[in-house]
Amino acid sequence: MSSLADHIEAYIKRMLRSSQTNSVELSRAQMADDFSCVPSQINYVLSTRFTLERGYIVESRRGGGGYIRIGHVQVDDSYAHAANLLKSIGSELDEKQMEDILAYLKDHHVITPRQLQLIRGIVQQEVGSIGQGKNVLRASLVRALLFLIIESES
Amino acid sequence: MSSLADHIEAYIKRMLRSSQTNSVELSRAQMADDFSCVPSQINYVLSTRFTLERGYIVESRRGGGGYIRIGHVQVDDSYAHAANLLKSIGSELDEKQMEDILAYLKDHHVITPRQLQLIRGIVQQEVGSIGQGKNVLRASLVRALLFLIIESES
DNA sequence: AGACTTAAGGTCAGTATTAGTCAAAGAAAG
DNA sequence: CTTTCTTTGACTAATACTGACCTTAAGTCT
Repeated sequence: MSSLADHIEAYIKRMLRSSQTNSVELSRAQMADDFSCVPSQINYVLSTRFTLERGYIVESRRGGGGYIRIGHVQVDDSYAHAANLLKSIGSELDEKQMEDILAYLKDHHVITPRQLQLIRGIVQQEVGSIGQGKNVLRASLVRALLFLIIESES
Repeated sequence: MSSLADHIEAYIKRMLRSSQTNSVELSRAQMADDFSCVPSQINYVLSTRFTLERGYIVESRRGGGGYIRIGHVQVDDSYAHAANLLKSIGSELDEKQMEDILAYLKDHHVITPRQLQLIRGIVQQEVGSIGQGKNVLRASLVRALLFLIIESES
């Protein structure tokens, strides 16, 4: 119970808390050196603990002056359960399931009626223009669009 | 964000912003001297960051009195133009094309840096979890997310 | 006008500097 | 003992930087 990965996770979260901007930039090689581990260990920590779903945005660049930047967004409580709902969307989503989710979010004032309409229109447009895998695309789109709305407003 | 190329990029963009005409003229050798680097470094920055896809026009002349002129395309109605840009996204979109579009929209203040980060993160997440048809999904997602942003703010 | 000189900028391939991926081995938990 | 989580390292990929060599334009001198 407190693996190296946990320590690295805690360290990054400490850095995030003490930053004004809710984001930190670090060097993978430097980090690996500090914790005496291989660089890919850092990727492991990032991919298991700093996911979008948990409110983290990880960006990186290779090459000279490369970096890994981690941003954090606090989702307030009213949106927390909405974010949870998103998690429950699987790899496929049919029309009825989508309507249920949108209706629920509208009723709970997470999205506005206009946003509901917009999402419906956009999804219809995109899904209509492909032959196969409509339900897979719909799942991705709904998750993406709702996530953008939720994250934008918190 | 600390490579030399980044600094040169930022410097040029500052110059562009403070110019009335949306274009600046500079001397390659002088620039290289100011930044203590080889002249071809300037070409590197220009060819990686000031491309036509991102809305920049670079002209130059060799020989005595040679120069490099960089212009930034300005459109009267940037939202209409953005909508147009979206329409131009075909059924597939690779990473580079996406980055060009996002950089263009950010530079023209259609999306905020934070929205850029979010879009990048969301697309990465969604595209990463499928095997085939990444470019097709990316096209749909980018179109959908940008459309939502543009429609929400107009 | 033509040849030579000087003053730019362009190209490209090679080197350096990061970070990412993936699968296999090892450790911990159930 | 099986499953899941962690750790490792060999290979890969992206980005930045440099320098040698090339091209073009303008001036200068017969």
